[in-house]
Amino acid sequence: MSSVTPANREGARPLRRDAERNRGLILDAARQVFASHGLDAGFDEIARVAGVGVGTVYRRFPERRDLVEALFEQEIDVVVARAEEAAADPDPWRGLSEFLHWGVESQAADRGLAEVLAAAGRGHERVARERDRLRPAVLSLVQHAQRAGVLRPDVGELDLGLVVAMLGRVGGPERADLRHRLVTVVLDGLAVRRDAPTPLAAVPASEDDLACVFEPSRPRR
Amino acid sequence: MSSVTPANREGARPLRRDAERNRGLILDAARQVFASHGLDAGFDEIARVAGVGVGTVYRRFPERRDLVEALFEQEIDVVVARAEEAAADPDPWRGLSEFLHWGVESQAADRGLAEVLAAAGRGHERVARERDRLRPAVLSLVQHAQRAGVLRPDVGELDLGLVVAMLGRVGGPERADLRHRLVTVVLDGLAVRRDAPTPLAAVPASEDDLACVFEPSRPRR
DNA sequence: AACGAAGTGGAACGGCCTTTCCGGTTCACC
DNA sequence: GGTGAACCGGAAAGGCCGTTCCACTTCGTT
Repeated sequence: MSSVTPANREGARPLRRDAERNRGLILDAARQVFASHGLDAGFDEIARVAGVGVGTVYRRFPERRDLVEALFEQEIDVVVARAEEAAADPDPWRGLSEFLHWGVESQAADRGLAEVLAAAGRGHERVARERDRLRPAVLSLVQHAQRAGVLRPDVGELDLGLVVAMLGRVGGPERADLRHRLVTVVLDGLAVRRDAPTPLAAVPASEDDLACVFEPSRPRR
Repeated sequence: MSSVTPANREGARPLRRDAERNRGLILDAARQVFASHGLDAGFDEIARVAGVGVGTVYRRFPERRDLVEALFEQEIDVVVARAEEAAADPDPWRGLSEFLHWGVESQAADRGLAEVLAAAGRGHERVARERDRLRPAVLSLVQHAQRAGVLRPDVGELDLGLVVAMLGRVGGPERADLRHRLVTVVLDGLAVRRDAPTPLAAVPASEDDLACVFEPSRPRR
């Protein structure tokens, strides 16, 4: 079980060195492009960023799904780790609220990640399986906080996921100020009881107000 | 200033009767199609539903914007009325929470409305002007609740709009159960103080869990 | 260094959606 | 009822984007 067997996994022969390098370039490009344009980004944009031809992208990842899954597999680890870390915090409420803030910001910064986490399922069984690795971690986070009596007992780990997804879609990448306010309000709503609201930071004089706080980079129609 | 002047407004002559009727049919169709497919819906779909040719839609509304604006002008009135009604409620908290629930559901039921309210601005100056009619009404709602000491004093009317928009995007039209839970949590977060959480209705055994709770009717990719 | 297999780029193809255009029809007015 | 202007439908043109394909290049091997 070593050395030069030509098949490394499932009978597939290893990629030639240049192909392997291109695969990496494509994944890096896709991460970047998906993050800013979402999962619908064109393959030619990815190819352009990667510095390869479109054909190369299609040969390596014949379906969009293949690319999404390969990327997601890398990214989900970070999220799981973060959730476990939060669950291990000696102060369960701090763990919870830090995870919430972090989760919201990472989804806001990466449209692709947000879309995979929210729309996963439907056909992407591999993605669904990966995503489910997140569930026990979040569940543990929720239970710790509930046992400590700080988190309302009638919310579940799915509610928490929903809340993160929801908040992560507020504003563009640059409107962390808006999201931060709303996260604070939601956390106040998740608490078992409190005597006064957690103070909100002021919104720095936004001229355009409510306009364009969702889907800020849509093509004009 | 009466009778037969050929120009009724801004020098435009009145439409022929059949044209006027078609205009109405198109608006009705557009309302319906925008509600389910969002503002990106194709003009031919609208034409099909209206029972007219595509050409007719284009002649009456040369730009998509014209159609959106004409529709929005009709719909915003309802929202404004509802906000004023809520502000006039003798129980300010009840007014606020009923408005929140209603606003969230109406946006969830009408993707087009949600998109106009959120993305308005950019170029649609007519839409922006209409939308601003909503502001004083919501402001009054907020102030009543704050003067009564039930709504936290550090949120503004823009926060409220943001919250409605955000919650309205959770789940498909059929997942009012999920939205209802989250609205309750957010309301608990908006309250000045409370001793115990408002109880949440249980989520009716959702098998698919978190999957597909956002953008539930996207084209498969 | 020479050969064959694997890999590459990007032009070309095809489907989809938006927009235009025009022969025929309907309406309003005389 | 006749006339002309306004209006209509839907076919066709045009543009955009995802996908395929193949002549050429690169790599690994002998």
